Amino acid sequence: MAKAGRPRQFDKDTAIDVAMNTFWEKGFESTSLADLREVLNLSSASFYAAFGSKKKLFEACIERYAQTCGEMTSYLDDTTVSAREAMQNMLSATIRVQTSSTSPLGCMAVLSGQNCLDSNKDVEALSSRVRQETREAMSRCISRAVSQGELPESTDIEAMTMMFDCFVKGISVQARDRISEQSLLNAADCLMQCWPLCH
Amino acid sequence: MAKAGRPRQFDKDTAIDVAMNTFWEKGFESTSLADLREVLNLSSASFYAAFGSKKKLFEACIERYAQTCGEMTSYLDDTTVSAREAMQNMLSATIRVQTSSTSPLGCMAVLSGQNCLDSNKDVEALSSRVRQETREAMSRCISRAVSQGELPESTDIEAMTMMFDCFVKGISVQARDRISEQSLLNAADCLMQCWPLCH
DNA sequence: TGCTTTATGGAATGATTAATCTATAATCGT
DNA sequence: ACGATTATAGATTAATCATTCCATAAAGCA
Repeated sequence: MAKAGRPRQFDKDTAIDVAMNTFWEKGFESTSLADLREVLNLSSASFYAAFGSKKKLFEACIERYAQTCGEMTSYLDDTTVSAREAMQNMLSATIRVQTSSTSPLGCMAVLSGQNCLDSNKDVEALSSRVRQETREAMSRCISRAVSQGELPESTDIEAMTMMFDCFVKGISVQARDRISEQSLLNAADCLMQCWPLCH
Repeated sequence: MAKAGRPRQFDKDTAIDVAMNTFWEKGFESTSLADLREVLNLSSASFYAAFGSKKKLFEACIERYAQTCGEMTSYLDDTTVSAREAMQNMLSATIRVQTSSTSPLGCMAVLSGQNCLDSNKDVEALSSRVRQETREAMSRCISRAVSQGELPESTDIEAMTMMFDCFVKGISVQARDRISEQSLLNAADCLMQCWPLCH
């Protein structure tokens, strides 16, 4: 269905990827429209015609992030392995992404929507919702461990979920402090020894 | 030694406290000079005469934070209790401060220096240094546990330190997501069950 | 009473912000 | 070829940013 009109001279989908990395690295507020126009190589008019506003582009970017680099629910919901292995896999995947030299340090959902202006509180809310989805997947993973007998019935599922989630959220801060991947993996191994004990 | 000249009509020390809370809540970049002038009730001239610049005031504020609300090394270095109790005390104190309704949510050292402009990377570095000091105190606490026989010689001190530190840094993000104090305390209890196991 | 010193209120600065406007260019279906 | 539609480049806008300037006010000291 080729619509009428002059065709767009850039690929909107790859532009979202590029913008995602910029928001990821600098955060929403510190990414200016000049920054975006530079990395996307777009005029103001083209930018607004394609994306509507900076906020709407961020919305597309955080969604892209949640479905690609930040997508951790697939590890947690993977029932082909034990719940413990699922949790371990999620932890190492998270650490790998957040310390990778090929993308910004830390988690976009944790970092980019922090410290927004009052007029951009909805950006914070968007990021918060992505964080919540991962948290819920962690809860499902631990619930499964209990229901499948991997963890005792007496397990405090909520407490254990929050323990793992706190750890995961902290990785972003450590990554920004340039803590190494190996150091974080060792910490995760240490944490996993908690697995059969929280009840 | 009353110096000459018109006396300042506000108390610089309490002004730093007020500004600290503003930076803590909004972050460095999203706190404008108009914001600061409003909460401090100061003219531009008075502001710059007293503090030099926004960045220099932040420097004073983060230092104030590190010595008051964010001061956790005293718990970790408290040798009148066991290392385990010291760690527990630090965790509960951290959670109490970061979820308190009388101050901004989360940790100023974790949140306020995130996502700065390129021209303000030194602000990020200031915050990072405060985080590092707490991390070093955690390391001392766990080292003491090993040297005093509370933890086995085989303990991986670095890994265990990083595990606790990741958890602590994550509390800030959870607090901003309005996770309750009790929920975080339960998670900390769960984490403490790792104490004798990381080796 | 001056003279020096510091603080103050408020206007002004130039840079940067997100967003819009205008004119032109490139494609479609007819 | 022509009108409708959409994209483009670049100038423009109004608001906000951190900071500075200027005239005045309030203190100590001589």
